[in-house]
Amino acid sequence: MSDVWSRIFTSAPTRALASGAVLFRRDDPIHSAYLLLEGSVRLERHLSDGTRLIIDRTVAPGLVARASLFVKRYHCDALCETSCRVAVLPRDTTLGALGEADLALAALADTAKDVQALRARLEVMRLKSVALRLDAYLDLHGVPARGGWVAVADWIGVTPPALYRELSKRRAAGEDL
Amino acid sequence: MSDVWSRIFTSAPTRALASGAVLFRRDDPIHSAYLLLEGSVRLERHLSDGTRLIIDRTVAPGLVARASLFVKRYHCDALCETSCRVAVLPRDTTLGALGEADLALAALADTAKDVQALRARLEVMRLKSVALRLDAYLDLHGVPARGGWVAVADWIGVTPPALYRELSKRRAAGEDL
DNA sequence: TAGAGAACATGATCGGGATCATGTCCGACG
DNA sequence: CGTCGGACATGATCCCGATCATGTTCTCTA
Repeated sequence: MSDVWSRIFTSAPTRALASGAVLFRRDDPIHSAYLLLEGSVRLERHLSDGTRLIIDRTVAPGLVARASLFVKRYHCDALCETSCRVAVLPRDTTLGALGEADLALAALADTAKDVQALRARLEVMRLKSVALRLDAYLDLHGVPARGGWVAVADWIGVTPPALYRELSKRRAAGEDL
Repeated sequence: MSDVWSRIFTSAPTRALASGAVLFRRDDPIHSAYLLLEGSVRLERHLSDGTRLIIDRTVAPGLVARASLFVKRYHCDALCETSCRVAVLPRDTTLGALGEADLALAALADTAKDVQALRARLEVMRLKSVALRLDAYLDLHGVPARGGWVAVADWIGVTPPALYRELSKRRAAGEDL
């Protein structure tokens, strides 16, 4: 895949991190950009009452906290959910590479697609019933491959049992799913 | 605000549209880019069963269907929810303007921030209770201005009554909201 | 080929939020 | 100044989906 970030991070040094390791903390000044090569990273904030609010999850391959390229300090903590491998590059080097207009445009195209997908998913999550959400999912993505229903349940924001009930209802009605 | 799109669309011709007007339809080839100056536009798809799935809403000022800059055909319909004013520019002209690396970078920064905000909201919507979602909202945005609670209810994906109940519970517990 | 683990599937119970109804308060506007 | 609409607020009811429990099937691996 001709991914922008992997092109930019070619020959960047990599670092291995254990599950639970901290990549950066809120309010740290931002010096580096991290391309996640393996594993998954959770971005979270600590709420006043001690609980934590998950802001985002990055799964490989992907740039961790993409928006951090454009601000001075992190606005959340980053923790490895699994053991991870990241490629590390100075922030300014990364931004410099985006001085190439075609790279910047490619990054913009990727990011615009992300926005589109996220907005669509948000609208799906606003639907009130499992049935409507499933309709929406099927319209956007079609019937998943074998073993994919639990991922669908997660995507539409319901529990697997709720989804299975809806599926069996539809199968009883003759649909093939 | 030194917004990228308004800079690019300076001196672009504008068009007025009535509420309900169609800006484009799914599968139309994409020739133009539309900067929404006033009003709001709904992006939707028709599902097989006749119902419509809302994919996105653009409110002024904003580029309508930003991702459409990078694909050949629209993947949804665009309808004016209110009377609207849009600035219209050929797609290639718009992309050409983004050949300026600093404009492309600014657009990327905006879009990356959008992604960040959308992901955060998605995570909030995945929380199971009004209480947790309200906590998350308050951490991210703080207490809203007068007249702002119904917008909060919408943002966190619950009905106003549900939010008011949670609010009164907290006020009874001594919090000032 | 036997066992483990994950997806698939379905039942029972319970609670929280949607929904509908109703009412107050305040600010905008003629 | 009056009234009109929208935010604020709260009560009652109902239903859907979370949750917990239990069991089956499939596939991967030892």
